Amino acid sequence: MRQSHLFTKTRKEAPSDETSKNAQLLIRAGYVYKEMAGVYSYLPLGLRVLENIKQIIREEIHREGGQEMVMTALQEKELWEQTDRWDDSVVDIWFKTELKNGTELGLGITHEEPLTRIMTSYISSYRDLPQYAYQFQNKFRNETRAKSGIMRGREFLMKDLYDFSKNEAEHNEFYERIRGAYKRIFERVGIGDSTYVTFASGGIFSEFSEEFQTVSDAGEDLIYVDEEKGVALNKEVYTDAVIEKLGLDKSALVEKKSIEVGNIFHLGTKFSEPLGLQYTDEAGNKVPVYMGSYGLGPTRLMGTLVEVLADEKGIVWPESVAPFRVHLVGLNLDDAEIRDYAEGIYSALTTRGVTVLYDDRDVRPGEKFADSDLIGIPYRVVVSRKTKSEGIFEVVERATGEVHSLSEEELYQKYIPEAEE
RNA sequence: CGGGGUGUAGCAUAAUGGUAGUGUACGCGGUUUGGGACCGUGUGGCCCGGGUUCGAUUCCCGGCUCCCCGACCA
Repeated sequence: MRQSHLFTKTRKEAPSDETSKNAQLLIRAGYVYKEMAGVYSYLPLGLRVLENIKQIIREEIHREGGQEMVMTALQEKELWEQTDRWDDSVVDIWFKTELKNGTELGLGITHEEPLTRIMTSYISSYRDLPQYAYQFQNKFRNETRAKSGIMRGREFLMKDLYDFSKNEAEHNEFYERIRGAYKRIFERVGIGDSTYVTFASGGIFSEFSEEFQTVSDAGEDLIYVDEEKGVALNKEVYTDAVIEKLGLDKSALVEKKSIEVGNIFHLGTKFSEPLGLQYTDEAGNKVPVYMGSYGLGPTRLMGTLVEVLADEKGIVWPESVAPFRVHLVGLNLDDAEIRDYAEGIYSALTTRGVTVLYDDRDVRPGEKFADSDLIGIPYRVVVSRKTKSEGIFEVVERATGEVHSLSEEELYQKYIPEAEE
């Protein structure tokens, strides 16, 4: 894409109403636009990152058999009353609205109820199980206090996956697979090393749930990490009894602030029983379906990547989620010969399948470099009178600052993305 | 929800009981061109409602907004 066509612009200064690093940088670089407290729009650059994150999640969930769908944001009161999750005294984060005729509706906070009801239409025999369904959808939660930029909003994107299993053992097997899928996801987006599977308080059907917590000072959670074993405990379950039960040594646990980037839950029959989701087993008995739920917020994950990986110059995206692979910075473009040359490189890279943001704007070099650092694309390729005359390409890696001088052939070979299997 | 702040141009800020200045961004002219250049010039602004006052952007009250601390957080 030509930068001259991009409708967003960078800003030198951070907005005064944002204190979190993720919001300041994402707004300055033109990835997001703040609509109101805790509500952000995703602009062209931001959407590209978000879609890359979603695609990674999709690939890993599909690998475990998940089927993608999309449910509605509008929710029916009667459905949620069946599980006693409608009343404000029970769930106080609903955004509620109504039809013209006065019928109350809510904007979805999560989707166990509607999906369970949907499944009652399709699951009736043990032959229909197990099933795994998920979606990416905006959730609405009327938080009393939005904070931390895009990491704790009132409207945010969530990937929510649910499993419908015959029994606890079958559910547990899927649960384990999803734990693995989540590890792969956090690995692929570049925060595998700083993300820990963390024991947290469970629900009705299990003593613990597990959270994926990424160590960061921007986090709202406190966890206790055993780095040797690669596991952690949330503060909410940090007691001597739990530590002993999990076979951990209190002296090895280090307190850290962290961001909850995902969680996985055992639901048991908490939803299937009240909503009547049951199946007939081999012996002809009616049995409630055994469930689990698995959440992961792509928008929060995007904010986390900025928090964890950015430096003093701006954002640093991992290659896997960056909006473009190469930032082609053209200098001396007022010289028609240089411009033709730069255009040639742009089209050569593009036709080879490399995603390129081509800075063809008529602004000074310093501004281009500063913007390039801020936007955070992994590889910057500079094309100028100088590089043309020398016949080389100057490639700067955003993450490390390393500079490489490559020939044209090396450039094409190095930056063609490896085919995904 | 409790407490504390905040609100001035697209953005960031200053001053002020007598209608507001700067930087940046934006328009125009010119000099520049490998790390946010410079000169000239122009456009553009006091959150909403009420009160006090001859006069309110400024003081007072209320509302709203946004931020922070805490509480809350499948």
